[in-house]
Amino acid sequence: MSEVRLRFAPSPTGYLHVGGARTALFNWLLARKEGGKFILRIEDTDVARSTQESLEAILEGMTWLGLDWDEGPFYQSDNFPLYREYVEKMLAAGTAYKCYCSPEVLEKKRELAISEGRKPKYDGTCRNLIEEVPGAPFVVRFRAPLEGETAFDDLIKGRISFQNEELDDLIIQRTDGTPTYNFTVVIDDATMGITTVIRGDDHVNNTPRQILLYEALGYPVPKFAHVPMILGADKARLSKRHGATSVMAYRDMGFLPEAMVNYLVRLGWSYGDEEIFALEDLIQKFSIESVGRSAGVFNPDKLLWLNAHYIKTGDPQRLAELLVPFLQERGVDSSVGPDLVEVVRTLQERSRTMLEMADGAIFYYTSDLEYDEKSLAKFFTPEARDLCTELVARLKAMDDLSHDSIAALFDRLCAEKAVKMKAVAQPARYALTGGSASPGIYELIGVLGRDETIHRIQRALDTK
RNA sequence: GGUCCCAUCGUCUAGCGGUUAGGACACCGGCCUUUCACGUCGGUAACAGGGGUUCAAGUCCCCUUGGGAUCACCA
Repeated sequence: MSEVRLRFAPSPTGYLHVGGARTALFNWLLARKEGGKFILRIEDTDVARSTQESLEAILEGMTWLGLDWDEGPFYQSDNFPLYREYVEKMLAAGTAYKCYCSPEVLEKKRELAISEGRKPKYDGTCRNLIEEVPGAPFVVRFRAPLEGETAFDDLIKGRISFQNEELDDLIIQRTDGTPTYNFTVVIDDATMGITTVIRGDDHVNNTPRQILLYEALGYPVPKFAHVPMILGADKARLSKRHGATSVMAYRDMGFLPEAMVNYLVRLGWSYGDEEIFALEDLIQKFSIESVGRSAGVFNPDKLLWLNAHYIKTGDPQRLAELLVPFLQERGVDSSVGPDLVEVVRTLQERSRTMLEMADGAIFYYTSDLEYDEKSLAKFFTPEARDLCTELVARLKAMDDLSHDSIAALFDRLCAEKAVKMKAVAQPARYALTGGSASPGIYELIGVLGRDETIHRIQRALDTK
């Protein structure tokens, strides 16, 4: 069995956040690169905190990013009989034992140990009980080795080792009979044949316990790769107070999935001096070994820059489709008025997000713009009025609205009136858009069409 | 506090014993220009500190300092 098998195993207790998305991405990339399998497993053993909404949000996030899975989603909640079976096996083999210590007693001992400056680890009270206590509530603990060393070669961080005496006999089954995390991951990763575990580095401390479990169970130990955390600008772990952490929130703010993927992969990974990577590129170029070992700060500015890049170079047709919902939110109906694809073309290089693009597109679909007195006075000087009147007259006599002929019209007008381009372009822009910043004047006229252009300029001229 | 991890411009990073320490975002200028942008050219800016090893250290080793993670019948 040489096929690599990777997995992403979120617990459905919240949306898909950028950190989770990145580890999912790394897993997906390695699976695709190696021609292996990418498996999705839902860690919902904490029934109380798991929700259907979270599950759907996670799947939606992954789908949006383009991270498709080959197997699953599998649910740990479906595996309770399996876990139970393994607990029984370990009990029978003596690699696990029943512990009757109550949580209260344990807590007291823990406090005492801390106050005396000792390690708060399980003292092994029940480790060598000869007889069972019938009817008494119990948890099942793993009988971990007392001495020796457990080490592994992390694909990202290198060799990491722990003294076994630092580890204690972790609980694998609770009083209520449900299994615990460190146990279920091992059972699942082992039975699913996971060959490489890529996860957040908040799990490194769990790794030696899990390795011991693999060994006790007689399963091969997978490779591990612990990816560093994502931090906020203040170097603290990224959280809501740093702004949006949900990947879907970024979609709603007008980000493109390819920008998100590109940003996420470059946070902690690099390929020479390259910055722009399509998903297809990444499959070829990605390698887990070149992921950095230190935590990285999430930089919204760079994400924005990448998003602008993908908007600029994106297919106008696709962008137009993505733009529609943003327009609708603003009460704009793009089915009447200028062709949305043409509108998009004029906005691509001046929008960093789809949201900005939507804002920039509103005027195209507002035939009767508001012209306020102040701006009118500023742009529509007597000279400007003359020029605009002349512009309207010439436009009326024109059929060809190509960029070149509009440019020629303006050139002639400026030459004959001996004025600068600015003298006519600015008032016309104001009349056409209701503002002073917009796409080029020729593009504007081309997209709006002759009649609408004349309508708007005339209307501005008539307003007073 | 114990254990574990981390450390190059403000940020993401390249560097894998010999470099004017490179690129990108952001920032600051110039150019382009009908506005806003795009683009383009240029600039400011970093090896946390201290010891070693070596002819030579950002690169290897140790210590210090500073960050972070984790120490549950949560995952």
